[in-house]
Amino acid sequence: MASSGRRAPHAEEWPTRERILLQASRLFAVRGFHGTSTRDIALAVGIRQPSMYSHFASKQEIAEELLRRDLTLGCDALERVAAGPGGPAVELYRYLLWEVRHDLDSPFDLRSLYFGELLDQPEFGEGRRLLARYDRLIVALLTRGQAAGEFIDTEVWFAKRAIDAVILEAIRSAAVGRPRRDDEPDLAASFVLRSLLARPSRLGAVRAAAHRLEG
Amino acid sequence: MASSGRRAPHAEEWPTRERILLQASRLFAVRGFHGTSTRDIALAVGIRQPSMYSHFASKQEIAEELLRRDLTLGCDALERVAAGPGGPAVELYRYLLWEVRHDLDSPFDLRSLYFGELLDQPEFGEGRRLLARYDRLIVALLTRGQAAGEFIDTEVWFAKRAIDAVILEAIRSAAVGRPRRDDEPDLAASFVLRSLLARPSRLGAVRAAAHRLEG
DNA sequence: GTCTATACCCGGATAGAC
DNA sequence: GTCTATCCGGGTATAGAC
Repeated sequence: MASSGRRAPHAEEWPTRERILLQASRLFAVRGFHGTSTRDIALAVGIRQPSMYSHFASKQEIAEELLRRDLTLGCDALERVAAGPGGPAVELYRYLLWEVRHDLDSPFDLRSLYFGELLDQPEFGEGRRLLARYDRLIVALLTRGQAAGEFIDTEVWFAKRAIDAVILEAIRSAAVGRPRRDDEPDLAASFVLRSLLARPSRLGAVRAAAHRLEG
Repeated sequence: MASSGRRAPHAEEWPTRERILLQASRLFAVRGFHGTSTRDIALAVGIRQPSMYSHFASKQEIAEELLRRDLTLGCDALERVAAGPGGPAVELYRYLLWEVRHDLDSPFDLRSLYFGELLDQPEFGEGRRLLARYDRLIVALLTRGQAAGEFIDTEVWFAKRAIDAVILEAIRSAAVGRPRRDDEPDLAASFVLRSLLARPSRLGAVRAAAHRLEG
């Protein structure tokens, strides 16, 4: 099961719209967007298929809402750490802590949003725009870090690949029923920073500063 | 474009069956398995939709053949390096060299096979069996490496996650139209071995031995 | 092996009563 | 907001001529 054991809006007290989003995210993750019918989702929610259209104008809008929520949260987190104290290294560490925690704690199964073909579909232009904004924020952070001399002078695409791989792995890992480890966010953030820091010996200080700020 | 610039069976001298597999792999990668119709594939191949059924009994069999070919190649490569000289570290380095080269050179777009929902479908039992065999070979290699003292005594799932992430990233990276670097297989293999070797200083020797054997 | 024609089903979406 | 009933397009697959 994808996200069993988390706080989850399956009980009846949750609004129908939220239960649709939750069940859709899980079905999309396992069967894919095109492999999931609106009847499948309705069945999982416990309503009839046409009742879905009281909450969403189309199946696509369900996926768009999932994308919008997740990418907005990610951008907000990036802007929040960028506005905080500490240099780019601390910002990146804080963001990765937040992101991996978010991937592990989200009641939604986020795999279909970033693993499948979803964002390649022409009709998901809004999702691609949001993702582009997110990419710009990451690249800006990396560029600032290089300008400040905190990060090694590697090509930005290489650093971004490492960050993407770590986040995608966190999303995958949240889906499999493996026992959770409390230090996964730290392992992930440290892994990225270790390969990016111009002086790797600063890792401990960066980590400590990030934890002081991020909790 | 997914795999432009590679040797590719698009010319008419290639058998229709091969052209179906090629175009299907590219369409599956962009639109997903369920999002790709047999009409789409036929159009890309340049035949009519029912003509597909002279070559494959169903759409599913196309994906099964793609999975079978790729996983068989991977298992064969793993068994080949395991039979060769050198310890587990050299075996793993050789295998990663081969795998990343394979991902970058394959005319097929392999993303749909391992990124999307394909292997979660109940009807792809054969693919899951092949993947399980592949997983066992990797785990066996890692376990031998730990027993021989060549690898750090970490949990095997952690090492396997790193290997999976690197291979998936190679598959993703083969699809985007980024300029290729000749040293990507080495970067990937070195990345994994650096985090796994009990004595990281051996990396250079391992790398040299792998290149002597693998070419 | 490829074509045309077609059967048949399933999925998304709408209409309108309650 | 949810239901029943229904429309319609598109998808897989088959039949049978060439």
